[in-house]
Amino acid sequence: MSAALRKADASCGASGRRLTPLRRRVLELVWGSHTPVKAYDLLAALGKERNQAAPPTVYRALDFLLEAGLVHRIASLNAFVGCGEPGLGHSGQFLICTACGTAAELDEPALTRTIAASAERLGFEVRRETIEIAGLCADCRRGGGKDRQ
Amino acid sequence: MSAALRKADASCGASGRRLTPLRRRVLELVWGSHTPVKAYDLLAALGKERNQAAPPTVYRALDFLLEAGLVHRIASLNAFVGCGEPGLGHSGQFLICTACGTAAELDEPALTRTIAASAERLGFEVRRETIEIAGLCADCRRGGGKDRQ
DNA sequence: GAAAACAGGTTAGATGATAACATCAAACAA
DNA sequence: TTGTTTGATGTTATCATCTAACCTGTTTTC
Repeated sequence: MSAALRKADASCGASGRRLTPLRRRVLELVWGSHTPVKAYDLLAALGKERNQAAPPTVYRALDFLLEAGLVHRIASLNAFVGCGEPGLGHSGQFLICTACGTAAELDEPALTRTIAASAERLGFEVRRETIEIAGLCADCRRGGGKDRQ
Repeated sequence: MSAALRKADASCGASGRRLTPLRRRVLELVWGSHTPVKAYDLLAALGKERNQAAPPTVYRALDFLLEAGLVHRIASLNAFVGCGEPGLGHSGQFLICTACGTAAELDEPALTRTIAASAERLGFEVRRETIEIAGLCADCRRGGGKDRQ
């Protein structure tokens, strides 16, 4: 993760953005979770480390990280995940397991292409795609894990 | 719309569900809007007609309508739209114009198939797909409409 | 060093959603 | 009919998510 952080730092610096200690800490917390994190969980975590942390603290950091392409927001969960490949275009495609809660980032050009084709046929100009597929991951199918829904 | 309502009513009756006046009214309000509606807008609208309306009133009606497949929820907007073809499977695919706010429902089997293929390759079992493409609709591209986001 | 731009603290509140319990009416069985 | 069950809604309260607005301090830039 520290290598990823250095890369993130460098990429911010290159575009004139600053990965401040606070933002960096929030990024670590997001990356440190194996499932999507809620803003208020981050808030609680920050509240223990620092003794000042109000919602805007977290949301501003998250906004920054979203803009920088370092994290993604999962709309159907109101939660955030670290971006798998920060450098690349943010696909915003996820497979979300309702049993274990993991959100696997997908990057399927075929999917993007299919969408682009549909959109074009209707004269629609795509800006951002939100693709969130809920279901059961391979592990949980095998394990017969309890569904969280 | 009244024809659509009769159909909705019939389809509810067939499955033992009841499209009560309240639920019917909420459905009308949702269908009556040309853009996705927020729960609290519905609440405000109801509050004017009846003089009793608290959040659960609206959310329960919406839950019912969602279950009945008469409306869809758009996660990225926290809003609701009427389902284009209630009888059919709910695709949950939308093209959302950030300029005029309209959400056009899409039903692209190709898209569903592409997703199914990706998921299968990873051993993932798809349960529900949330596909929300934001961008500019054909009209707004031509009109150079102001972007809302 | 002054001005501008940026980061973050702080307070407050808007918006979105649910829990828990009470009431009433429809459906149905005895 | 009467009583019971179920379902729909009312009601109160609260939790969860997110944002506005204003202030302070710290970089940057000129």
